[in-house]
Amino acid sequence: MSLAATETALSGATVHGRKKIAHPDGRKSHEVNDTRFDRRMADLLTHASNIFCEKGYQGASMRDLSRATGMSLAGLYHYFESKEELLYLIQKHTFTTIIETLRQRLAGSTDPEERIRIFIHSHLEYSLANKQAMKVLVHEDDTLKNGRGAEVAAIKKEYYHICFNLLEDFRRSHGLEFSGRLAVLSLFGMINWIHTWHNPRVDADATTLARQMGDIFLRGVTHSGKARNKINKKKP
Amino acid sequence: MSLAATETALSGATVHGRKKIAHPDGRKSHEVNDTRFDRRMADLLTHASNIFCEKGYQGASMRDLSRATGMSLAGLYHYFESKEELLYLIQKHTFTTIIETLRQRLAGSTDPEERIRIFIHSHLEYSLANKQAMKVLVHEDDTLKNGRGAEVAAIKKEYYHICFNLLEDFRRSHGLEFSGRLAVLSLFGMINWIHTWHNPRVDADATTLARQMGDIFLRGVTHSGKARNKINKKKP
DNA sequence: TAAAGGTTCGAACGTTCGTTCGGTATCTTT
DNA sequence: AAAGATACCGAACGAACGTTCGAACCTTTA
Repeated sequence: MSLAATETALSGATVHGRKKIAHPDGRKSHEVNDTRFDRRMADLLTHASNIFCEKGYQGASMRDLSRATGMSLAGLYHYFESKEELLYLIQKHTFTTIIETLRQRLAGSTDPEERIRIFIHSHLEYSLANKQAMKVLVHEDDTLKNGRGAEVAAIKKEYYHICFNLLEDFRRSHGLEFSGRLAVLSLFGMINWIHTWHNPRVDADATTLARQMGDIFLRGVTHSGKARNKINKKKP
Repeated sequence: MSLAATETALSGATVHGRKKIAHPDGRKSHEVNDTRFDRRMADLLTHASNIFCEKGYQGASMRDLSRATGMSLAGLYHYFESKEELLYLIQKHTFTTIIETLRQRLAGSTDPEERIRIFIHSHLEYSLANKQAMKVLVHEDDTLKNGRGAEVAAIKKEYYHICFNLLEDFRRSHGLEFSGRLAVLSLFGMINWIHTWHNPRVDADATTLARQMGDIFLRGVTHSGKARNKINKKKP
């Protein structure tokens, strides 16, 4: 139900030529490999997220990660082939988890407005529960280059299109006129900006914020446009 | 009138112990010093903005700036005492210019809604005309530490409060109920996110975007809140 | 228990970094 | 033309960087 911090769930990717494979022997295996390697990997990725979040990708050093995890500098390279792959694994896992969870939740509703509210809530809940990973995703948006950069960009595009389609459904079902692209990007701005200001001691939780931002955004796109004196169409 | 790129206007700060001073001799002097030093300084800051924008502050090197400007590595330090001061000067100048221009434009109107639209338009126009400097301001938001960091943070806070007050005026004059803090930060998200997506070949210009975003945001805060069936109060 | 393979390490490699220093051109003022 | 200030540079410093290598340790398998 809740998108709590997935502290130990950062694992399972193809790393260093190593494949994600069901245990070849007869041992029990859950959906996700849970070998010593995988657990240590998840721990390293969590620490790396925190460090990248705090000092930025370029400002963080492998020595920082070595110090934080207690593992030697050389030992780290048993798990990643480079610092760049470290960032790639964090971004890919974060984005994939966000999309996967969103898809599950969207399956529970067919009402266009409610589905947009589900999107906002899901995004904010994940953002607040995984602040560091989320900041790394947003802040290092165009840090990765070439293959790995293209792969993460493709996932990002998929996320964009999910949101775009939600808005188009809403727009059609309410007979509205607004630019889908501008609406998506405005909404993304609102919900992705949160990591620059949210303070859990003074600001509301994800559910409250999602309702408030949903109100602002949905009312905004509903009544926006040239005409200033439109009536509300719903439940006349 | 227009906030065109201030390519040569990055100058005039206190640098390296050097003071901004009216010419001590009898020569003509404009508002801004225009010595050889100042002109070269402005050129260096412009190049530095572009480099910081492209590679990030940590990823950019003084050698990059040396290469881009044609000045030797050592020569650069005649203008800045450190790389950090370079970032400081860029951020301070950018923020100061934004606020100064905004203040001038706000003086031209007393209508609360129009003033918010002026704010949005002024911000977007500057953002699109000075993409690189703006990205450096947003992206390296918490890069500076200690004194210089606090100084830029204070300017940022001032900008926040200007917007906050605009929204409170609007809220009062229309008898609305919404959280000023959340509204400001949502609006900031919308307008600051633009540097991640705006493409001048496919997206509208600042004036159009300001109108569209203004519509979304203002309608949003006007009709948001628990009550869903409010009438429009303006011009009944 | 011994071999095998997965895991970790100290030490170093070559490179790049921000910054400094002593000195030389260039300009301005006398 | 001398003198002083300003502008600039080649060369180098020490520190930090990402990464590699061979050897050691530990766990699992035979």
